[in-house]
Formats: sequence, C-alpha cells, structure tokens
Amino acid sequence: MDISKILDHIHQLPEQSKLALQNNVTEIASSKGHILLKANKVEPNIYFIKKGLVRAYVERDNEVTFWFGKEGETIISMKSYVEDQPGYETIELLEDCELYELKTENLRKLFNEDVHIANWGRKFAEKELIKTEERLISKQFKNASERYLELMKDHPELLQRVQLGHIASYLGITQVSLSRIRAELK
Amino acid sequence: MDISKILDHIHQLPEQSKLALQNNVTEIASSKGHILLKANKVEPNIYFIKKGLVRAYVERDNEVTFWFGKEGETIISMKSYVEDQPGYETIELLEDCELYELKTENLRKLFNEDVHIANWGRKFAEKELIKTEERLISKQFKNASERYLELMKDHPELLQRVQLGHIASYLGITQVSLSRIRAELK
DNA sequence: GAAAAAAATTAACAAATGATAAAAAATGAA
DNA sequence: TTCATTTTTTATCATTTGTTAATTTTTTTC
Repeated sequence: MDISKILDHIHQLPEQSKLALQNNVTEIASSKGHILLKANKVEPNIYFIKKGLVRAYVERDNEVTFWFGKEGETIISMKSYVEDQPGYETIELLEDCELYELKTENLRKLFNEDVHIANWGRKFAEKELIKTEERLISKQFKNASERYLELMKDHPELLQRVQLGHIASYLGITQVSLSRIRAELK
Repeated sequence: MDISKILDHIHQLPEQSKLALQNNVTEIASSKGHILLKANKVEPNIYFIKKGLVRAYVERDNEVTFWFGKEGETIISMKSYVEDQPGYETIELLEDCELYELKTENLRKLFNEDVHIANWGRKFAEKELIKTEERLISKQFKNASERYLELMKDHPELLQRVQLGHIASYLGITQVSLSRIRAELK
C-alpha cells in the first residue's frame, strides 16, 4: 500500500498537507527477523508499512505479543511518540518488509504548523484508541476460545502468516492452550 | 477541579484557545445513580468531571465495568466522539457529580479552526491511548491477584469509593474471586 | 435503633488454563 | 533428499478462576 493511500486512509487530507507529510517520508526495506525498534529506548521515527508484517512484544520471563501490524498500518512506540520516553515494546519483522520512515521530530513540527495535519494526527490516535479499547473489552468478556474465533473471523490471514506461538501470546494464553482449543474446535 | 485546570492538565493551551473552549462549556450537577449516557445511542456531548466519580460499563449477561472516571477526567463515548456512531458504554454516576458539558459539535468546529485546540485534542487521545494500551498489557501479563495489587497501588482511593463488585468486574474477575483474593492477601 | 435490602465473604465443587514433558509434524539448511 | 531445528500437538497433573448457594456484614430506610 503506497504512502498516499496510507495517509488518506487514516484521515482524508488536503493535497498540500499530504505532500508536506510525504516530503518527510523516506522508503526503507528490511528483512524478516530484523528488530526494527527496541524496548527501553526513545525511538525517533515512526513507520508506515508498505508491505510485510511485524509484531510488537513486551519482554518479561517470556515474550508477550500484543500487536500485529500489516500493510497500511503504522508502527509507533507510543511512549516515544507521545511522551518522548523509552517505550516498552520491541518490534520484530515477521516477514521481509518495505517501510516508510518518518521522523517524529518533523511530524511534530508539522502538527504545530498545519491544522489539517494536527487533526489527521488526532484522528489517528482516536482510531487506535477505539481499537485498543475494543480489544480490552473483548479480553474482559470473552474466554480464550471465543477470542480465537474472533481473531479467525476478523483477521484470518494472520493465521496463515504468523506462527501459533505468537498468536497464543496475543490472545493472552499459552501455546499449549491454543493447541488444545484448536483441537476442540475440529 | 475547575475547567481551566482540567483543560491545561490534558495539554497546555494558549490563553485564547483555552477561553474559546471554556466559552462552550456549561456546568451541570447530577446525582448518584443517574445514568449520564446510554449505550447504543449517539452521545452529542462530552463531559469533564469537576467533582465526583463515575463508571463506564458494557452490558451483556452481566455488567462489565471497564473504566472509572474521577475529578479531572473526561467522560466520552469514544464511538460517538470519533465516529459519530452509537457507543457501547453506559455511564453511571457512582457519586453526586458536578460536570462540565461540551457539545461535540462545537468541539469539532474548534478543532478545524484552531491548531492549538486540534493539538490539544490530539494529545488527549494519545494519552488515553497509552493508558488503555498499558491496561491491555497488564491484563495480558498479570493474574487477577497481581492486577488487584496494582490497582491498590495506583488508585487506592478507588477501593474506598467504589463497591467491590465493580472493582472485580474492572479487574476482569467475579466478585467471589476478588473476595477470595482479598482473603488470601490478609 | 430495628428491619429490610444490598454488598461482601465463605465454602464446595466445576471448568478453564497453566506447566512440564514427550511425540509428531513442519520447516530450513547442507 | 536428508538431517537438524523449529513449531505444533498431545497427555498428565497443578493451579487459577468460575458457579452456585448459604452466611455474615454493611448500608439504607423507616
């Protein structure tokens, strides 16, 4: 998905504002397995995914995957982006990726100069917020098996592209539990 | 907490922009038990809490509380605010409240006219997003007992002001489980 | 302050999920 | 292909959380 479409998909922008954003974007490619972004560091960039798949995880005893990003989605260390503080997430590429890179510093300048871009940034955060809130509520309502079925329905392609250990972690269960759930559904 | 302080606390605003916001705010009072905002309706206002305590819940078989709001916080039906669609949450006042009311329609006008207010709205969404993301991760990492201890640490006053049934629901467990956890901690 | 109602706790058993280990299947490298 | 490695499944037992019902405690109302 190319940058123009990605930007508009977040929130429609006047041509001039969109160009201002696009002028600050550089394209990079990176291969499967690469760690794009490390936890506990202030990340100076955000990325838009042109092609490929990534996951965000937090490290404790084990790794807990809490987000998958695919074509058209935005990779952000929220803490870095919002508060200029070290983030908790590590981003790993699950496939070879083509990314658009945008310096947070430049984006902030644009936020202060252009009301359309400021509202575009607002819309972005608001939409992400709704997605996150819905996931939180889903977690509170549904058991593991229901959450798995929901994921299958909403993002069936993930099951083709991501190994089950990551899916299990995303669902908040162990891989062994996920295997059991899948066996029961047969 | 008065409106000027609430607005600045979300994100520092130039005096003129703050006044523009304040001019659109009206003060209301409402009493404990009142349902401020009903699920499945487009809510035309947002509210800032001057005084009091509220909860947001979703109804299924049971009620699932997923948010508490107290002095200084903002009451929003996210779906209404962001997408002009019926929201999933009901807001109940847990104490007598004094609220500031702001029409979403007016706020949207201000977002388009004033870059400072647009960025203020962006910051608001971003901060809420971080809070929600952290809760999601906490839910993925911690068991019920750990989440209870975390809540006790971060928001001890809630335990004084809210009945345990709502706390249990917020933690994603039954009230009986919460009682058991509390008994074990003694 | 007594009675009624609501909230919180306790107990016993059921169901869901976790942990560990071993086996089977799939994937990748030489 | 073949061997080694990684991923997934299966099985067993432990732990956590849920369900239901009864009891105690607290709050509200008259």
